Amino acid sequence: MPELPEVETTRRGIEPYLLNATITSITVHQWQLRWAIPKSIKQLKNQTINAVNRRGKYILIETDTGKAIVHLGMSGSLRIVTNVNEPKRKHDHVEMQLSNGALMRLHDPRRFGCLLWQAASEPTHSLLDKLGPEPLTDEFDAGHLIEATRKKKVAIKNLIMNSHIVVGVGNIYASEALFMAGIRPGRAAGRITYAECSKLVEAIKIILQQSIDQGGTTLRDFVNSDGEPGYFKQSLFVYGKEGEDCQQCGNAIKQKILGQRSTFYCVVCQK
DNA sequence: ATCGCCTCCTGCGCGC
DNA sequence: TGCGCGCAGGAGGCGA
Repeated sequence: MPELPEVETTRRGIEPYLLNATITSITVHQWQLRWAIPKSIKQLKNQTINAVNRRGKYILIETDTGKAIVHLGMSGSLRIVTNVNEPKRKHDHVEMQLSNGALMRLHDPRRFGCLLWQAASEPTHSLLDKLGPEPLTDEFDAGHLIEATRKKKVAIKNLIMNSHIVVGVGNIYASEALFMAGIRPGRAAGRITYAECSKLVEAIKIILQQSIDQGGTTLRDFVNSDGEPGYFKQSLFVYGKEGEDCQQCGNAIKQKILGQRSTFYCVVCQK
């Protein structure tokens, strides 16, 4: 489910409860996520959390001895519970009790997410070391995108969703950014001009930032660490709007499948 | 190397 | 009301 804005919303929500807190216990109810949770996750016990970072769609819970790497997949969420009587729900797979009384629960019905442990002595985890730049930093610019697209036949939408090129752009924001930039999602990446790359980079930054500002997008089940939805859905121009009038030109929004994912665009506004 | 297809899993909304 | 079907915010891995 979550793309970068939803993950960042989650990170910001849990950070105040986790920072400088000690993990007094960790309970795993379901070990089998996308990959099995390693037994070494138990090393989190009695560790104090120094930082709660994000890299792409991964949340990194950092301690002196190592870090927990959390990915929420399609349906995951992290909830903070302060009422000790709040019952565990179905699909609450992992619970972390904190020294300040808060309890964090990893909830993930589809179990496409993961929880991994990387000891401080180990090299950067292979999931993290090949990731492209963060979209909201200066490292992600038109020069980076033009270089990544040259001679590529893959559709531009698939390319910007590839985390080795740039992290954090998922299926909603890929369609939205391409609409804002006026580029058809199915165009071969190699045929995108420098000026278009420049527009697309700007569009990605603007849309992701706006969505973060509104707490992310809730289509059906995304909730932040307080259990509240995000409000960016009302700002979407094309995602999930096939057959509706384009807000810019009035023509009907089209839907097609690209890379096995639903894609939405306006044939008039996007060339 | 690059690309496209498959897969993991549960839940929900739709049409019949 | 019940069932079967298709689809869903991801992305690694595999075979062509």
